[in-house]
Amino acid sequence: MLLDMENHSTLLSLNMSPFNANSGDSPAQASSPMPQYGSPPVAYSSCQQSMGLPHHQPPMMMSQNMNNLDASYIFSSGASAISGVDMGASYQISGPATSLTAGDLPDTKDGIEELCPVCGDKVSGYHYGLLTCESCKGFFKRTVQNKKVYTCVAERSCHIDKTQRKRCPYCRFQKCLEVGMKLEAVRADRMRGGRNKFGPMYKRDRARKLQMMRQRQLAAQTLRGSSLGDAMYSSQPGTSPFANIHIKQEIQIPQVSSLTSSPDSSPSPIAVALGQVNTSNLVQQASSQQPALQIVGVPGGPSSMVMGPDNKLWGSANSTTTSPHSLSPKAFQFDTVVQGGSAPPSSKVSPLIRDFVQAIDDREWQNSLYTLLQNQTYNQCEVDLFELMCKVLDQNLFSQVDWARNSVFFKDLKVDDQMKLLQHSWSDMLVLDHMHQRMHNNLPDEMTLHNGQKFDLLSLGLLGVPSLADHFTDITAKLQELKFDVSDYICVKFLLLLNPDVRGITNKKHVQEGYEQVQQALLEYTVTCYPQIQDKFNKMMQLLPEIHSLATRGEEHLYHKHCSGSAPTQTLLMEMLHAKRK
DNA sequence: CATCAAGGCCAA
DNA sequence: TTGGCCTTGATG
Ligand SMILES: [Zn+2]
Ligand SMILES: [Zn+2]
Repeated sequence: MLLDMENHSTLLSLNMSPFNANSGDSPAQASSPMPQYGSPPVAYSSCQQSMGLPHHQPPMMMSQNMNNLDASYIFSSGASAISGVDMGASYQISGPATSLTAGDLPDTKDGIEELCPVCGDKVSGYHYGLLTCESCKGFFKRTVQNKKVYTCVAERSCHIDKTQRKRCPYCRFQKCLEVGMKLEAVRADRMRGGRNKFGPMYKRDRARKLQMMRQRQLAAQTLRGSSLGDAMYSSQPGTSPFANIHIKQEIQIPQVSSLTSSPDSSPSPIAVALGQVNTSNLVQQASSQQPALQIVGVPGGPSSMVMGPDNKLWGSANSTTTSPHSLSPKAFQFDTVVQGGSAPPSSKVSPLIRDFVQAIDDREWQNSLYTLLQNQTYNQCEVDLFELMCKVLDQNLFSQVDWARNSVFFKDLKVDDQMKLLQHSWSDMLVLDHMHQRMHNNLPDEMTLHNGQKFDLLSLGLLGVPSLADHFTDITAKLQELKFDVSDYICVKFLLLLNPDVRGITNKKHVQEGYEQVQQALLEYTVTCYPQIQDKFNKMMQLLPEIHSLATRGEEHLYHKHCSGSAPTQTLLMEMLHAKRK
């Protein structure tokens, strides 16, 4: 049963004419509010018609977009609201790639993958933003054009596949949006033919797909024979080599922050992140994620292998393009390697440092990065890389905060103090983290995303400012010379965090104590374990200001970029940027 | 002139 | 309502 939204006239506004030229015959359209090119999307925004619904439904998102009109489509059924939107200020909910038997790799076959991401039927071309089948194209068109509103009689999580797709239009449409079908591609004026703004994107996407295929074939031939170490990767005996490593990951935190779209009364993200706010639901929102959005992104699935020809995770990724520590595609990963490489026997290490090191979870760090990148590009033709970077940074920030508040010394502080310390050190720590990941875990310079786009991982450590690269590598080199190891790293991180000089700290004494204890431990550590490196401790300490200045410059750039226009708002990242400046 | 995505049509 | 097939028409 469907309801029609027609009644809510207020809500829908149609934009006209795609390409400049407007024959002027279009029905009842005023003028489009903003100058745009691209098609005249059927734009609706609708309010929550939460009338007779029993449950509290946190009203969600209005898609606010910068330059592109977009539409948000809200399901009635009193339930979930999903904003279609595109890569804008939005986020993508990664598609649950349920369906299909576990085993089949979409790629393989010389033929291309090409299964409709919605129902698994045969793809007939690009439709509304991505490759879909003919029926889903029609369904999406009808739904949007006629502003259909469906209701799910079940739990809004019906599985959609070729045979069952017509069973629940609500869930089908929901899935359409999840996988990235673009509302804006449906024309309000119903003009036929021609091309819209997605045209070029389709083209690039094709090109990338082809290239990826070629590369893949080459790689397959070349790399065959030498078994790769990725076995150790999937701790779970996954069905496929890559894959469902982190099925549990779900939607990433940064997205949550983006979702918190209540500018007014909502507490600052920082506060929320710190658990300061007691409003139960908000706290829950920050920590447990997606309260309203039931959609649980299950990244794993077939999707993860679609990723570039080289998704061995860190390590092989950029084999061709960049080659940092070249040789050894097997020098891969963490855990195993890391400790062994540099860290001396733990016997002589102070318990403090030992605990620090033990608490490090690099695998988690990389997994969440990996997962976020996957989710954000799942079935997407093309995403805004700067925006993606912001999301990653935002996520990093969240885990940074999370790490901090569970750390000794820091956790004993009052929230006010915690906020001050974090505001002062977050960027330093982000930069440091990236140095650490690169030095100790072979984090590559870049990575190929699902859709074939290259994502610049290095730039993350530069807070998105390419010009800082030299400084960054310079510092890294110096650290390398000092045989900067994981213990050093974690101590330095604490030193950055527990900065007693930050103004306005109420419990300065405690911070100071923590700082000094860590400093002391680090000093002993370096002297004991690296006697051969003269004055390692002091040399390291001298690098702290350098990291700080690097990070500060990065912050500046980000801040300006944010102020001057496009950079996602409503994120912890931006909150931090502003916090320090007022 | 060939493409090919967007809209239209209409039998099932 | 669906979904296969048809018509359009900007692009290159
Ligand atoms: Zn389909
Ligand atoms: Zn359903």
